[in-house]
Amino acid sequence: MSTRDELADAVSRAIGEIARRDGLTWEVAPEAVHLERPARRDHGDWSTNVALVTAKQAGSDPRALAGALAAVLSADPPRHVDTVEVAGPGFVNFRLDDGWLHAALLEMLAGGEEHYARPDIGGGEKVQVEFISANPTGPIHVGNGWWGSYGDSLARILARTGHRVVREYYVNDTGGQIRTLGESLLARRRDDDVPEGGYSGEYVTELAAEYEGPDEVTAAGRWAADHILDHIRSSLASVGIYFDEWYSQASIEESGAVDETIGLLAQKGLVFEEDGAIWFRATAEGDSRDRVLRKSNGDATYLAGDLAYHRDKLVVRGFDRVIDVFGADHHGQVASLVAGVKALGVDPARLEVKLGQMVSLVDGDEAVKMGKRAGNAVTLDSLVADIGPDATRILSLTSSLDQATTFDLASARVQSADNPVYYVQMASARIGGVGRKAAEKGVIRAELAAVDLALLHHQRELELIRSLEELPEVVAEAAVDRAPVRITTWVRRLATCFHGFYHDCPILAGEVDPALTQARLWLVEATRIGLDIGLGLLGVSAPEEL
RNA sequence: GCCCUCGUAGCUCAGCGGAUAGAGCAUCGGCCUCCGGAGCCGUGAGCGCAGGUUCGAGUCCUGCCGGGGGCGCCA
Repeated sequence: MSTRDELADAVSRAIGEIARRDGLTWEVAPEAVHLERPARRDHGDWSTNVALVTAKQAGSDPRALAGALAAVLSADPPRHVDTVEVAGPGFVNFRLDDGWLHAALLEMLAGGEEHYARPDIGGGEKVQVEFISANPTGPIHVGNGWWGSYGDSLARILARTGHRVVREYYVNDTGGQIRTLGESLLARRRDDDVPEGGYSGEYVTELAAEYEGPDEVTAAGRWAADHILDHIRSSLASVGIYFDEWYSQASIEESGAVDETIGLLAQKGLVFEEDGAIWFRATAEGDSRDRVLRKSNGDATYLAGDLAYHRDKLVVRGFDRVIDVFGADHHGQVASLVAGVKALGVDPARLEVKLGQMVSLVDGDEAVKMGKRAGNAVTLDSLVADIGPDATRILSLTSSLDQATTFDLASARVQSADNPVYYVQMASARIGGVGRKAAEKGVIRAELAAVDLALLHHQRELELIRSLEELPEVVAEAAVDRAPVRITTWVRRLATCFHGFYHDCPILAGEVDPALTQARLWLVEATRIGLDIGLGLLGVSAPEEL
């Protein structure tokens, strides 16, 4: 049991004891005891606000309750606890001896990459993360990669925290845009200009030169979409983004699932006909207006396909939870999608839509205009070519999905050495360097059981362990809040602690006591484990040398 | 007009309802006979405005102001 859990346990028991003694109705389960690491060290190593939060319930004053708690806990202090104090309006602060950090270090080394920081918060929940799903009508751009990094990292985080994860790309391989793509391709093959509203990018011309199929718009469009999709797949692979499923919209439509879905809605009396089209009475489920499902020309709308698709995910394939990652430019479709899901009898809480705020690009002082049809969007490929895959990933994961970001290409190019990825990877490389140096000097890391970790009491060493000790909670929070950025923040903090340690605490220098060298080598190993876990969740490599 | 979303330092961004809001860049200044100086240490400056909820609000609620996005029988 971790020190944190032991404290929560002790607090819960002390509360029970006080309640019995003083005749209070005061009861708090161990898991309800909120323990936090105070921002200021002089507030102790751990702190709980339980007296503040439950004062009303107990019918008493927070400071009095905190005082009683501190007295009981001081009389029989939990393991590693030196002092228990009341502070401020009613916090109970714990000051611990360094032993709790040595115990934590031992725990992470025992767990290793495989088991440390793998909290089971999903309980085997079957969750699908759908992300990117960019139309296969052109190369994917920086925004797709940005939100794609989020989706991919989120999937990694959920997989580590007890969820059964499927990552999916919904391929919009049908409808007008595919015809438009086909028209554009055929026009280029004839050396004509693309039609009004067509795709004029260079890649269309290149594909046209390869196309040997029939002069038929849909066939040409599908052929081009297939090739573009291959390209997208390899672009994403270059930044470590992978999918389990590439789900075809055309297959949904051809399977009859769209008609089936419309039929289900009709059974509930939520479908009507008007102006020759078939409509979904979305207003009945809270949408701001009704929506067309089947156009008067007989084609299904995007929404109809999307509803059939979500029914497939939530009902047919039976995911407990579906997380859709959309760009903010698609947020307009959320209300009708949610309305439709509700109308299909699915608990809307099982569908989470994460909206990625827009990424705008500047190049020095110049704004970069993005427009896919015009073919001048900045592609993910070009960004990766500029700054590399690791920098691309970590930069897209240093701000939260909710934060509209401005990304300066010039700055990323010129100041690439100041990029957080180098700072973090420098730590990784230094760890590799320690290993190489140790091998060179013939220093071998001893069995952990034979090493005295209590020799680690330098402030830098303790700070580093503190940082490592946070990882399980950071991973859990990142999962619960769907926030990979938490991992990025933590990894950078860890790197800072490591660089400080490395600077002030020689590991292999001649004057260092061999026993201390051993303890430090294990601390370095723990850092390597932490970095590997953290960077792994971000999809960033942890190189042993730069 | 309606809906969504965001406003934190000069710039780019962190910040689990907690106590004195943090990084990086940019500024200025220190530190290499020593495991990688792509590093370490120091330096100034900030929560758009107004209410509310709370023991406690950058964080939750309402309104306003400002930016972005969306309001198709496009996808």
